[in-house]
Amino acid sequence: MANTPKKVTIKDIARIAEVSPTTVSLVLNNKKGVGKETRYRILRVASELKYTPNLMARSLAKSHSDIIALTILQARNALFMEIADGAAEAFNENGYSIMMASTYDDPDLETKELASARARGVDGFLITSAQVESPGIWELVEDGVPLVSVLRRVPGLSNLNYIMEDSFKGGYLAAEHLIKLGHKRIGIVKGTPNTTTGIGRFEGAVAAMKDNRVPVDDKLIAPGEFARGAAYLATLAMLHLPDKERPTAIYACNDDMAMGVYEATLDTGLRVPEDMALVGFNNAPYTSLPTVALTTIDVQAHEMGRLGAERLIDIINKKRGHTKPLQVIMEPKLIVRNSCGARKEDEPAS
Amino acid sequence: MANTPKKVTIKDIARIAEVSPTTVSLVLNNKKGVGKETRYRILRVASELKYTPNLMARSLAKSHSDIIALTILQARNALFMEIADGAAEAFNENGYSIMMASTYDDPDLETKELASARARGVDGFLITSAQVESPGIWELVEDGVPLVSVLRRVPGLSNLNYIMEDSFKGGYLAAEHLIKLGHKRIGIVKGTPNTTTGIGRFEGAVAAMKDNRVPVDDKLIAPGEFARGAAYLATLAMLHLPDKERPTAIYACNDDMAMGVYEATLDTGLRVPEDMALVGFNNAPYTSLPTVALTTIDVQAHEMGRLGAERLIDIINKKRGHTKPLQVIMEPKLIVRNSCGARKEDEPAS
DNA sequence: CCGTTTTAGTAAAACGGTTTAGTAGACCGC
DNA sequence: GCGGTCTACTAAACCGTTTTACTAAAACGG
Repeated sequence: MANTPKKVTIKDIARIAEVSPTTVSLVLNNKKGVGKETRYRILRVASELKYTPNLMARSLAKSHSDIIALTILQARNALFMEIADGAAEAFNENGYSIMMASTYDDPDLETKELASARARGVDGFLITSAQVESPGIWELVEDGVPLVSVLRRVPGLSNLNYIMEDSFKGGYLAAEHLIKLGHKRIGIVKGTPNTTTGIGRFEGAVAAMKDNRVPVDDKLIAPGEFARGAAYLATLAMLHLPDKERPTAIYACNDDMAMGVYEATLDTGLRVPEDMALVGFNNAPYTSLPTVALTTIDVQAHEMGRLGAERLIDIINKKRGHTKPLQVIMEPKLIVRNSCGARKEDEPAS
Repeated sequence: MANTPKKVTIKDIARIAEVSPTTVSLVLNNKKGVGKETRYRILRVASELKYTPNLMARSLAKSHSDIIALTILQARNALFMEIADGAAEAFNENGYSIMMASTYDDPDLETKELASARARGVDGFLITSAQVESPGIWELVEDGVPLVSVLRRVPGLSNLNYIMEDSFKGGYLAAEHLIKLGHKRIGIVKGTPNTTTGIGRFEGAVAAMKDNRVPVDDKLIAPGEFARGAAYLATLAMLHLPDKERPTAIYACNDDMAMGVYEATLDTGLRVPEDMALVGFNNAPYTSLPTVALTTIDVQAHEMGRLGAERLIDIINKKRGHTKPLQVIMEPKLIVRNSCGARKEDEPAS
């Protein structure tokens, strides 16, 4: 542990205050059954010795740790950090420490991190990076471990607590927006296929296109893996198609990829929005910058994290996990800025 | 803890395999002194029972936890997350779990979080959000707790391990760049004054101005608290000065504030870079976007985090903390983009 | 074949707390 | 003056591991 100077324990206090360790524990936990006299004496000794309890030992004895596990995709990803920020607020306010684990959207790594956090004795899990195939989450849920999934869902796990975006509707809105602006050839850069967001954001757009009889062309659908670099390359390929097949608009399943599309477009000598309309997804902070002004979808990531954390704490405290699971679907909102050439509507103050 | 199903312990294994708990522990930790026969039997029973060790109990017994505390300013802040990301890489590779704590640049909160993490039994601290007045850090260092400060320094703590940016030089380069472009009236939006980065980035710029006999005007120096909103307001105030006093260039002590300056400039009807040159600090990911193209300073945040974490692990493992402390100063680099109207030099590939 | 070392194994203490099950004495009603 | 309830306090068990100290038997050397 992090304490080179010999750590003062409850026994030291007991010895000096001439009482039993039990009594000291009683006092330190504000329980009754100790006289005023002794109580003060113990408190005084404790403060003189600068006693701080060993939370690890306490956790072992009490069988709960006041630590939660927070899994994210990666710390560098703005969306997940926005969520984590909201969650951290709530956890801090309620005295929880946060154990952070990155999964990098790798199912095996997710399983591993989940197991490790559990062995560490965390009280519950807030999972923002859930995979579609997720044995680790299945096991936790089966064992009744307090768990809330934020942003994503795990298909098939009907009793999962989650707070997520409406990916499908978001995707639908995005594509519909482009269609209404008159675009017939719409390219789509997809996210990772092993996540509900990756799937939903894509399928929603396809649905909008089908509903409006806009052709869905395989050549205009590219994998982007939620990564800017991949989106850049995918876009370059699309833009090198023959004139007639080239897209006049592109929908990227997240903002990072939209930036990749943006770059590729410019590098090809085209302008946004004049030659190419562009829609992203997430409303990442930087997209609201006046010079970027990316049309996008707001899913209230910060608020989602917060709600998820509050709920998790709730479940841990009252163990009312046996009542029906909470399943909130946040309303996605299209934020229209400049990247599509549409009129600028309500730009929220930053 | 997170285990509603009765947890299988080392004693269960011992009972079923008909050996003592000691022997089981020996086997599970790959220590010698156990026959092949029994070793296999124990291993088989353990795997049949799906045994996973209780890491909390192990930590208590072994007096170390394989957990490190990582303090950040706030999860929402791109710079700190960039650092955290690098650190997480190294920690993961070495089997450490991360306990994350946000300080919000509040000294009291920092003290509290540090104490809490310590009570939790973390093996060491990676601190990215160090305050200038930092009793909590002083105490840790005095007690010989493994600790590395990244990005910032704690003045007065000469034996502190740190990996930081050269804030002063960075600020100097930023201001010098503006001066070379011919600017005489340079505004500065400062960061928080209780951090070494906030101080250094400012003082470096002032030094450059003095060295070049450019007037340092109090009216053109505004507090920004490292926050975009504050920078926005501060800039508005500057831009409403009489024509002769108004700045022709502004240096913001981080990129977020630069964005605030950007907005305020545009909202005042001025253009960047034609009417206003702008320099930021951090090389945040979004600043490299073609449409933002903000001239800034790169401090290799990701790499700093990584180095800091590696060093921390090193110290924990070999306890060679008594040798001279590691004190690395990363070379800051000016990344010239478009926001100052200077020629575009080496734009690194994203 | 005897003393010494090695091997395989164990019982008990430790880590630093909490919790359970008491005990001894004061107080109370009747 | 006797049973019953409170109050103040404690000894011992417990949480799930690791570690120390020890033993019995086997192997070894000469």
